[in-house]
Order: sequence, then structure tokens, then C-alpha cells
Amino acid sequence: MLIPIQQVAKQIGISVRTLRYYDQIGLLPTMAKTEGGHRLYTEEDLKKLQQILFLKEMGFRLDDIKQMLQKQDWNWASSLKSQLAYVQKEQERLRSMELSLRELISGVAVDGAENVVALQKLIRLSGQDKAKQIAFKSALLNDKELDLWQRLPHMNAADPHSMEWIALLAQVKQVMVEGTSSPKVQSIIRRMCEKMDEQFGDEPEFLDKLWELRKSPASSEQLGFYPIEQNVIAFLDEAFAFYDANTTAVQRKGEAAP
Amino acid sequence: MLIPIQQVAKQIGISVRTLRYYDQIGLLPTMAKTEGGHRLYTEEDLKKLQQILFLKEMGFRLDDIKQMLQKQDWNWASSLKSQLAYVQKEQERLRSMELSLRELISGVAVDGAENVVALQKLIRLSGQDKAKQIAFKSALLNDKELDLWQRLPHMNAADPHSMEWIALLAQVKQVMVEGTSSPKVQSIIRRMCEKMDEQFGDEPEFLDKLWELRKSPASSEQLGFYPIEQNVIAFLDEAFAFYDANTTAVQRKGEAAP
DNA sequence: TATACAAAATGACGCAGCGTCACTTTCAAG
DNA sequence: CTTGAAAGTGACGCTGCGTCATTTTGTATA
Repeated sequence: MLIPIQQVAKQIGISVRTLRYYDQIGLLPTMAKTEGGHRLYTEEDLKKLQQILFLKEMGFRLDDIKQMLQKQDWNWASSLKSQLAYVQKEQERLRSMELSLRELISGVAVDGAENVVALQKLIRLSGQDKAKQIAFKSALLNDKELDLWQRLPHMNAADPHSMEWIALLAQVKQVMVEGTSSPKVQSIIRRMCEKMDEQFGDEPEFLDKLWELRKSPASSEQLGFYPIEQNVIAFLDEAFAFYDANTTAVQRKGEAAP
Repeated sequence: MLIPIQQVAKQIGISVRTLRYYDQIGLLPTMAKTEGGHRLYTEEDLKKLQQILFLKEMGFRLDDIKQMLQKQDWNWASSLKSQLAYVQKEQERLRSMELSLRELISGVAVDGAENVVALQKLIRLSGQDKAKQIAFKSALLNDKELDLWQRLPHMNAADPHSMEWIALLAQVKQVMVEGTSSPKVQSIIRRMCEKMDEQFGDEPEFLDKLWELRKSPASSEQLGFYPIEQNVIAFLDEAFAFYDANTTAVQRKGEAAP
């Protein structure tokens, strides 16, 4: 009925070192020993060990587990609930980490991975006080526009729309040198216009307003837009203008249809 | 333009010790010093510090951050993605921890918080191989019944139905001594029947089958039911029988209506 | 300019939960 | 009795600092 340490380790799936450590800190002291001093474990010990491992998986610290199993009048409800609260907080933290990571990944995709530029931008973005952003937004936009705001892609690589925008932006940067009228550029611009139409075709004034805000670096930063270099923005503006001028049925800005 | 260490600490919101540590490990070495050896930080240093802190919030380790900022040709995309994967794994782990904690909390609510009984049960529950449970279930139940299975409460304290079942069970245990025919017991039984009717009134045979499985400790464990002591189950069985017998319009089991 | 007091520096220990040597002793089989 | 595996003890290492303890430096005042 007495089991040597290595069998216990194999059976339960932990290391011998761990068992010795648990003995050492008094978490699972070995009652039985051979004359030579080798540890021997009873069935009781195994049960207790399972409890310990279970509680460890719940995220409790060994010290707390020791107390829990020692004191027979331990307040389980209280410590379980506080542990639950802790676990929930951690989840929240990880969720925000995931969000930031996705933004960063998107940023790298746009700017190219060579330098730390994207990082710098994103740091400014994330360092921004969210409350301030919201206040600034509310001051600039009316209720309907705040509602439309939700339709904007949010630089989140999980959203396929965002992903395409990111890809398009990155492509523009690649072929900028060819000039606004180049077929490659104009093809990208056309796709961008299509996408804008898809999502905001019914609200052309909102689109214009957004684009004006985009052109102001200060506003863009305040609003938490992903920062695009000024020269890229200027290039896009020209390219859009060229596109409008050369499209027979001018429709994009809804200014006037022939 | 050179800022003493404490101002940096206050401005950025970290400790002086941290700054010295970052210097020590070469993460943010101080270029400028006074003749006496006091550290002085430049604007450059501040920027780098912000990057460091941002990456630390993303969950990177200081050692990795050092590499990232040193090597100018760092593969950002790759490390960001692997970090994202890690964060997602952690979230998964925390989710399962939360689930187990909720189960444990419910268990304590049923069994009373004095002893370690609930813990023992839950350990068996969680130690079970999920795959085995599913196989066992599939062998016992047909397709429609597997579908009905979803309606069962799952000992999750977040679900109000589960919460009431837990509360009712705990109440029964409290007043068991008064006998199956006691008004208190019968009142609880009535409520239980109502709830069963609510959720499974249309499938009385399924209810009977479940109850039979419940009465077998082995099956219950295999199915991952929350373990209820045999005496409590027997008591409930008798109490249900008494309730059926004394209800004029026998309806519960749908065996036959007058 | 001497003095006092704040701020900075260095050095060391501690924390959680073991992994990983290094070295010695015990156990069980032949 | 030998031998090799298994077990024992002890110590250091890891992460990212917090927290003393002790010594120097910087700066403002008397």
C-alpha cells in the first residue's frame, strides 16, 4: 500500500522534484519513510495530492492551498469567489492585450515590418486616454454620425473588412512612386471607392467629413485613427480627385449626377 | 533637457527602482550622467521607455523587448503573432479555470462549506476525461435525447436556473430530518416538479430516464453529473412518490390523467 | 562655507515554483 | 558483495522588480 516516489510521479503526472518540494514546504509531508529515509506515499496522500493539483489548476498559490487543506473550518465560499474575481480580471487584461496586439499586427502590415515606425504610432494610439477620445468625438459629430461611426473598421485584424483596408493601404504605399494616375493606383482607388460605397454609400456627407478630419493630423490623433503619413494622405486625395474626374458617372461624392 | 531619475519616474508612472533595473540589464542604459554618477535621461530615452512599457503591457518579457529594440531588422510580424497565439491560449486556460471555479462555488453552496466533500467530488468530476463522458452519453441516449441534454442546467452559477436548483438541493438537505412528508420538504418538491415541467414537461420519458441514471452512482459519475449522496437521492425519490400520491391531479409523470 | 537634508547610488535578500546540476546514500537484483 | 538504478540533500537559477541598509552626491539655507 506504500508507493515509492517515482511511481507516484508517473501515476499522477508530475515530477519527483515537485513531490519533494511539496514535502519540503509542508504542503504534502510524507508520513511514512523507509529506514533509509526514502519517501513512501499512502492512498491518503494520493487523494490529497489530487486536491492540491486541482486547486493549483484553479490558480491558487501553494501557500493558500496549504491553508485551505489544513484548516478544517476554511471559508471556501469566500476564497473561491475572490479567486473567480481574479480570474475574470485577468481575462479582461488578456482581452485588451489581444486587441492591442491585433492593432499592432495590422500596423506592421501597413507600414512594413522593417522599422519601429508602426510601434511608435501605436504607442501614441494606445497611450491616448479613451475618455478624451470619446469626448472629442462627441464634440465633433452629431448623434447620427456617432451612430455611423460604428461602421468604421477598427484596425482589427480579425475583421475581414479591416484586413482589406490594411492590404489596400499597404499596396498604395508600394506603388505611390508611379504617380496618382498610374493604372495600378487607380485600380486600388476604384476598389476603395467601391468599399466605401458599400459601407457608407447612403451617407456621402459623413464620408466627406471623415476625410476632412483624416487630413488634419491633430484631429486624427485625437480621434484615435490609425496614423497615416501626411504624404500618403495627400497622395490619396489627389488620386481620388483624379478618379472622380475620369469617371464618367460621377457618383462617389454624390455631389451631382448628370 | 536632461531629466533626473525621479522626475522620469513620476512623469511616466513607474518606480525609480525599475529605471535602475532597466539600466542594469541593459534594456535602457543611461548615456548621460552627472560627475557624481547620477543618471540623467534624454528625450530619446523617454521615447524608448514608452516603447518598452508598451511592449511590456503586451506581455513580452524584458529580455525579448531588449532584442526587439536592439536589432534593427527584427521580425516583428512573427513575434507579434506568436505573442497573440500565447495570449489566446492563456485566455482559453482562464476560461476553463472560471468554469471550474463556478462549478466549485455551486458545489460548496449545495454541500455546505464546512468540509472538503464538495472539493473531492469536483476533483473527480474535473479529472474525468471529457471524451469518455461523451462516448458514454452517446451509448446511453438516442439523438433526440442528446438534443434534450442541452437543456439541463450545468452547475454553472452564472445560470439562474442552475442557481435555483442548487438552492433547492441545499434546502432539501437542510430539512431532510423532518421526513419525506413534511410540509417544508413537500413545498420544495412541488417547486422542483414545477421547474421540471417548465423545462421538460413535454418529454416525461426523458425525465424518467435521467432520474434512473441519477440513481446509479456509477452512471452519474460517468455522465459527469454533479454527485449527490445516495441517501439524498433515495430521500428525493420517496418524497417525489409521496408528492405524486398526494396530488389529486396526477400529472408529473404523464402516466395517465383522470 | 559649513551644514543639513533630500535624493541618488550600490548591494543584497526575497518572492513562487519548481528545473537542473552535483554529490552522497540507499535499495533491490544477481 | 557488487553494481546500477533510484532516492536523498543542497545549492543556484529564473522574472521583475520591492524593500531594506549603507554610502555618496546635490542643493538650499544659515
